[in-house]
Amino acid sequence: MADPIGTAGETGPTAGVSRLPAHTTMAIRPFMAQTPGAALISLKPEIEDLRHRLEGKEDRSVLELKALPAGCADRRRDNACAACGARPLSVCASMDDADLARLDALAEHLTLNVGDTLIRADDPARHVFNITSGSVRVYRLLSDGRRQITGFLFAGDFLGLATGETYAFSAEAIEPVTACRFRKSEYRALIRETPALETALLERATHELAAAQNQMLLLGRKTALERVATFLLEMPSHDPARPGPQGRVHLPMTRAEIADYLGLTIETVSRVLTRLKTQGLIRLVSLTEIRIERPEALRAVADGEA
Amino acid sequence: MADPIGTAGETGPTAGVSRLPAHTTMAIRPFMAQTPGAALISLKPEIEDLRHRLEGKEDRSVLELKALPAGCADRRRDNACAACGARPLSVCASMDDADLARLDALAEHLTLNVGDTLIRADDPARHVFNITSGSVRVYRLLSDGRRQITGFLFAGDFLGLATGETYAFSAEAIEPVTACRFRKSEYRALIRETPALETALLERATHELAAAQNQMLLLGRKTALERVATFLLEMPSHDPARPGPQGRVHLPMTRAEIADYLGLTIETVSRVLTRLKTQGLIRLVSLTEIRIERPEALRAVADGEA
DNA sequence: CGCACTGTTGAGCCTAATCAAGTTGTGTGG
DNA sequence: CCACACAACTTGATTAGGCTCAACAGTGCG
Repeated sequence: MADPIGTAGETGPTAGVSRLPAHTTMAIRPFMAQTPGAALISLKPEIEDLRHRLEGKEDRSVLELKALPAGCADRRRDNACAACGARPLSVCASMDDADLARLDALAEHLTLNVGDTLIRADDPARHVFNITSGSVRVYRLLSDGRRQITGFLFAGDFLGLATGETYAFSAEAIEPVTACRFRKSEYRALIRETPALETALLERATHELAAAQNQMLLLGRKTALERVATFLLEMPSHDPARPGPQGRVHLPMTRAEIADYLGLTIETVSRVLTRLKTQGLIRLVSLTEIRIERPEALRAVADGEA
Repeated sequence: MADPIGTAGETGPTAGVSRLPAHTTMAIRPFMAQTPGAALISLKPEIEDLRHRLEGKEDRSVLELKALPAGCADRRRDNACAACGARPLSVCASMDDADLARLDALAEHLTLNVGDTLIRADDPARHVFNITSGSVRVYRLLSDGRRQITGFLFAGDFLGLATGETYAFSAEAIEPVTACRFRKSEYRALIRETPALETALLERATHELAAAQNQMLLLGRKTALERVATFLLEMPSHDPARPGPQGRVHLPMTRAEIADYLGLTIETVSRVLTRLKTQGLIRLVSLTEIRIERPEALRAVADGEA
């Protein structure tokens, strides 16, 4: 296991810290596209360097206009390259340039490889993190090694907001990750000075709570078949950087990680995937790529209507 | 099932709406006592009318001083009568009298009987609720009737904060409940005008997220024995109105509700309780009252160290 | 090409669910 | 105060879904 980088002022050997241009610090992704209008608006793939899009004021306002669903004037959202998936940029309606500049001044930028640790449970909680690209697993362990992955985080997600002396969970990169982090003390000052950020975080937190309730329903009451079906249907909307073609699900995590997320074993996950394939609901394009052939049927299975 | 009262401006036949004296609107309870210093400070039992304690400024500052753990200058907390458990009062360091008066002016006060519905899933989400006394179950259903209770709420807890057109969960009283509610639109205005409230809610939400992660670990990876043990240990800290004598757990909910909270069946819950009793870890004082005889041993079981 | 790792498939087992009685507790009315 | 009805709870017997253990098959890398 790699050294953690969130425990002290220094970085572990596997993580790099660097400064990026202004206005690339925060990647605030929208909530899952529950309401139709709130879907993520991706930049056109042919635009290579996304940063250029935001340097002129006029471009940003265009993005905002496009990304703004009716009645969501105060909502934050981001934009990521659908092709490369890397380094999404924040487009934050209520945060002005001064806000963004302040954020950037306080942020450290991190680069992590697969398996690197962002946060280790029980370490002193000194930082707040924001993922800017890649995917992260968040989990808790029992003393005998049983693991429950409580969530996968993607570009735009926050980590370590909870108050408390130590982290109650661990977080590791499952893909190459870029992130930025703030010292807790500076984060608190930031919150005080940037009400728009606090509003955004509260809205985010309440949505995550709703998602957590969904996951509790899954873990407490759904069968293995229903769990996997639910997972496949909800996975794409969790990863705004890779919306991908309709019905195509990219799984950056291993079977073991899926199992630990769904409260199952790898064998059961594998069997259920095979069963869904045999029934013609999905197709296993590759190990990390699944195609949903009959979304309605899969939805019926996921909701226990089979 | 009773009529829901959160769906329209009117109240159902089983719920009463009344106005209470100023400054009794919000009951903001502290987070679970994870850090030693953050424990709830109860008023001395001999004080009958708690409201008197808060009418003089000097009394309030005394309460604040007593309730304030080191390094938590901005934290909200409440105080409830340990004897009667009813109507806790808010003591909110960063909210002044004007804030509280504004809250009161906007709140409707509700009274609910056992089984009454506060919130019904899929109804339009028009209100935000705050429990001022009693206990509430929050749950989700699958179409075939399987139920997962995602949490029990007590005095001081908030409900319905998530944005969204409709509620994603149901909430019902499991004891006589008093609550107050705000229209969503007025709640949003309130948030804008009362930054202290937003800060309190964000802190609350992040703590609830941490608790939700704990529950996911329980539902996904713990055995029936571990689940029940964990539940018994965490129950008292969830109900600040009734800290009760040390090692005494009051269970206002039925076995069916415990089962639906722990992802088990009533039979399994019953069997496990019997087993814990046989092993001498707990004693069943009555159906709703359990005494923990060997807390350390129970903790070991809960953490999977048995 | 070989090795290590991840994933798939099979056989048997075990925990908790299901089905089925009983028992205790509670509230109501006589 | 007791008799009764009903709900909540407990206990027992049986079943089944998913886990464990085990073997094998892809996949990727040096």
